[in-house]
Amino acid sequence: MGRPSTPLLSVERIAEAALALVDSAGEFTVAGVAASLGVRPSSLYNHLAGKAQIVEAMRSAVFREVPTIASSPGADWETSIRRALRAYRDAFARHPRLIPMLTAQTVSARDVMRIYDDLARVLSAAGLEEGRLLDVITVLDSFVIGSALDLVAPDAVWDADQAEAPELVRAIRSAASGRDRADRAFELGIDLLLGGLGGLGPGAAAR
Amino acid sequence: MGRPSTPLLSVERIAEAALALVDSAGEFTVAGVAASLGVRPSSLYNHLAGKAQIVEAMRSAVFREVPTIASSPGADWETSIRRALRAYRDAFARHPRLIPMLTAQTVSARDVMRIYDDLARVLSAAGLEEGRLLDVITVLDSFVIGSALDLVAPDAVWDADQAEAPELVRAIRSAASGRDRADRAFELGIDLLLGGLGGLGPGAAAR
DNA sequence: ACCTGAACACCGTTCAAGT
DNA sequence: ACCTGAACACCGTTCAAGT
Repeated sequence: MGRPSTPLLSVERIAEAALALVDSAGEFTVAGVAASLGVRPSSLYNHLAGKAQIVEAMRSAVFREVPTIASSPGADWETSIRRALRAYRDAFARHPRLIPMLTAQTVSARDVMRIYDDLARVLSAAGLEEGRLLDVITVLDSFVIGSALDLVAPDAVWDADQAEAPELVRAIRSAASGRDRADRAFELGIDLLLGGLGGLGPGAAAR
Repeated sequence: MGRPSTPLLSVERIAEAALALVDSAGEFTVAGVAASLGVRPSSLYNHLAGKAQIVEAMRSAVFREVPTIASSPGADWETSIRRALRAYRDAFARHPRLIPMLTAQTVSARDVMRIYDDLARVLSAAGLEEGRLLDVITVLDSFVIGSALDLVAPDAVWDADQAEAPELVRAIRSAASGRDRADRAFELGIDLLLGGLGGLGPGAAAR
């Protein structure tokens, strides 16, 4: 049983297997990924250097297909940004259990840079001054990532009974729950941020 | 060497030791915590149920002393919220390496509920309608947590040379870096969010 | 009630051996 | 070049034994 005539593995195949485990079980082990690929753990090390790289491969897999909108036809900047942020968060949302693993490790993926660059293009074209571009992108990114993490927070967090927080409990009682709650909050956040941005530069150029 | 006349350990002491390890090394092991307390790993299990509970104990330790502002004297709601959000993020910022561990696990800490409740009080007093309270708190929370994670992202992420993202690279070149960058982005995000909130209800009551 | 020491199952990673 | 099998150091957790 030496090397097979045609390789059994590839980084993409490994990422896919790991992602399936994360989606179904909420975690993954090197041994688990190997088993689900019908291979021995040590085999994976012919394709990548370790567990951390498996996480990076999953990040790539998840963000590779996020559509880019900079070149989208004739939409105003606010619509474009809104679309981009939704697509970005949706990519996270498709694999909620993966999110904490992604935030635990530093981004080195080109696929994420692409998304940032996309935002930069639109904001810049809309007239936002260059000196503020990175700050605005950071704000939007922080909000999207925070919102993604909110997706994975179980309703338990918001489950009231926790006494000692009376005002909070009232708020929870009169609110949607689950995915609905998270979605509504996300849209509200975008509204607030983009509304504010309008007065900051892009508005001047694009309205 | 049976049980000591006065206990060597407590949940608080364990949390403190673990936090010191996280701050200095970026991670912790049960064995490491035990060693730094001059004790055997199995001893910790007399005080808590496992590694996850050590993380929760750290969360408590970090947020226990975040000041509450609902009762602060005469400030307008916007100043109060701003103060609260800064204090909340500062608590994270004091232990940057801990942040990913906190986001990987679900909140069950009363100490965090207290912070949410604090926000709820101020927003409610400012006239925000009850049905929107939770959404607004979620937005603010998501932004703070996302910004906290941004604190731990090394500058490498923003280190340009990564080609294929020309617009982004220009943005990075003309921006501050390090802690400064993160701080400025955080303040900008708060400006945008609170500005937007002004038109949403609280403004009506408090301006 | 609380610390110890031995034991357990499992983990990620390395590397010489095979084709 | 790529899979295997054995081996390694380390990990979190359990539990009977001690005081």
